[in-house]
Amino acid sequence: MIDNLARIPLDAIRVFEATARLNSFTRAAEALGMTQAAVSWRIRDLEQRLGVALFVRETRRIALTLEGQRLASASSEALNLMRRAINDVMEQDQSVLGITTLQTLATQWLATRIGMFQLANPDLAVKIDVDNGLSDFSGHGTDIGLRFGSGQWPGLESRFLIPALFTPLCSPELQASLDIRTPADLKSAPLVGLPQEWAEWFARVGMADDSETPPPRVISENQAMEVATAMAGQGVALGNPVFYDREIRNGHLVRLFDANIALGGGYWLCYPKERRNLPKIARFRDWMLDMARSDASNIEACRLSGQTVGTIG
Amino acid sequence: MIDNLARIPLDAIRVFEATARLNSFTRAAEALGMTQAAVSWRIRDLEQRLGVALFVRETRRIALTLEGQRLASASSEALNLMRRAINDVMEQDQSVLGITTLQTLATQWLATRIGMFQLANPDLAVKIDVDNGLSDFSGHGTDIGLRFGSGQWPGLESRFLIPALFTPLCSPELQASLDIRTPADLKSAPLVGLPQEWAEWFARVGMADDSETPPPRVISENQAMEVATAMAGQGVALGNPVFYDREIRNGHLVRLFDANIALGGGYWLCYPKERRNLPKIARFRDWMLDMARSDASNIEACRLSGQTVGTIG
DNA sequence: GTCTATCATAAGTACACCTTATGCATGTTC
DNA sequence: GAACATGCATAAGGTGTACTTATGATAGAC
Repeated sequence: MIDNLARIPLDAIRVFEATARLNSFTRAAEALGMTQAAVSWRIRDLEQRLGVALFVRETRRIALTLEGQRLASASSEALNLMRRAINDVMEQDQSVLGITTLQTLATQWLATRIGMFQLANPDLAVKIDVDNGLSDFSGHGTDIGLRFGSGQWPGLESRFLIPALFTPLCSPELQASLDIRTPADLKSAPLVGLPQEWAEWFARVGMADDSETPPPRVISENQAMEVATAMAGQGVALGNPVFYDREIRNGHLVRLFDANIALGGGYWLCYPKERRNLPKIARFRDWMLDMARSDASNIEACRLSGQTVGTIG
Repeated sequence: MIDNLARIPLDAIRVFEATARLNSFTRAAEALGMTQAAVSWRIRDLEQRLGVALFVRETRRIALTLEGQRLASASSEALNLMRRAINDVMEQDQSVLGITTLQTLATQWLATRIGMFQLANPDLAVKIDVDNGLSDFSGHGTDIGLRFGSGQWPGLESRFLIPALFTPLCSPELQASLDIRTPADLKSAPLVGLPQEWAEWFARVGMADDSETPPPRVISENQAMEVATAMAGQGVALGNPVFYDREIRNGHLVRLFDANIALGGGYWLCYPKERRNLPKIARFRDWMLDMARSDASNIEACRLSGQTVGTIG
């Protein structure tokens, strides 16, 4: 007997099975994470390869043909068989995703977003390990690392998440009382943070640090603390606008200027190269890159919509 | 339970199943019509997606791991299920391939090659229908048409097979006795075929037809007859070198000049666009295009290796 | 009549998958 | 113990399939 199966792309069977089960191209597309057009295309292609119509297209609804019904039941049976076998064979603990992350990223970014991921992936437990050192991936249940740097780590595949930006932030009350409109106005404002960071910032906006920049009044141990201080009205701090997007949007923090001053490097998501396609890793990666992308466009939108006080450059 | 299957390309399962069954990357590659490298790549990719080794690689041999064994039996079961369902559902008569073809192509080209196809496809019966008219594809069990023309037929997908070339051919004895070395020598030779074809040929090689070209001595009803006449030593005929490749190679015919004079158009393989992926059609098409390709390179090699008597241009 | 939900189709695009080419290790032959 | 043969691994590069985006078409709901 001739092996017609050889000419049938098996991935089409998966699409067909979902479509038959949900009785809708649109819903199958949702379920499979693709577009309705793609499902429509795929089913038509399958039908042509078989030389048989699988669905009758009525407007706004489809119905399986007789052949479609027969194929559907076989497909679902075969897919379930495979599904069981694969779950059976796969690496243990596909149900727990281990993440090591930097403190900053954990509190300022991940904490507010990870809930979304867990809602969308109720079957995946997430174990977050805050660790500022460079943890290794061998054993230890670590699947994904969130790190700061250049993105170059041997043996690891790295995907860029968030740029290392900083920009002056303060409370709306402080902004109102000091009426800061240009970088020069900051010379007389209470500054929070490391002197060299402020010097860098002034230099980047074109103000040589020769003039009498007052030393920052408060120096904390990390960015989160500094910005908290600023939010409490104690001064102006340098912070990464990506991390404080929410506070800026709801008015708890004011972003004084629209310029994003970039440091070298950035925040990266990474994992061992050869584990790139493990389902749990791939799912988290895809989700997180989506989030980062939408952050990037948020920041851009925020800058362009003039929610800042002043403009530089 | 989390659907890990969603992240597994099902086509990889087919590759895995063949590899497990044949216990060799190389042989699986042969069976699947792909390269050993591709199989190796695919299996590695699958292993990475599963996070589990499926084979142990010893040098010059592989062995299934425990997980591999479990997956192999499930895969073969699932694939057999699908195979049966698809054969069940597919259009009837996937076992008979209907071809309509032109007389010339049938006798001069197809007849000597179709055996190869049937040897390679013992499960497919071939029904050849010689028909010089433009047969239609609706019903009638016609799957594939072999036609002459421009390749533009509405509703059909056409693949180019053989160019419409012609070149003077005669028997080796005639060549020896007449000692033909230049096109001019043909003016005194006995010609076979239609006068206007010869006029066209002389014009194409740069000899205006003003001079006293003798009228052809013999005019037959088709090219096959004319070339047969030439082969019998009765004269020089114009024939398509592709069709007489074998006779030229084994010395029954001499190709006088290496120039290929091309007419417009050529021979095409065609079928209804929407049936392009029907297994029987796809298999024949792929095979035939392969043959045509190797013909083309044969002709080229023949020209370049100086098996002709004279050179033009 | 307008609006909306669904599938169809066209055009453009990207990346997965394959090939080609080569390397490497080991077993085999003389 | 060379020289060769065989089978798998790996890198680099090309290509076509299978997507997306954008738009059209149809008919049922209101």
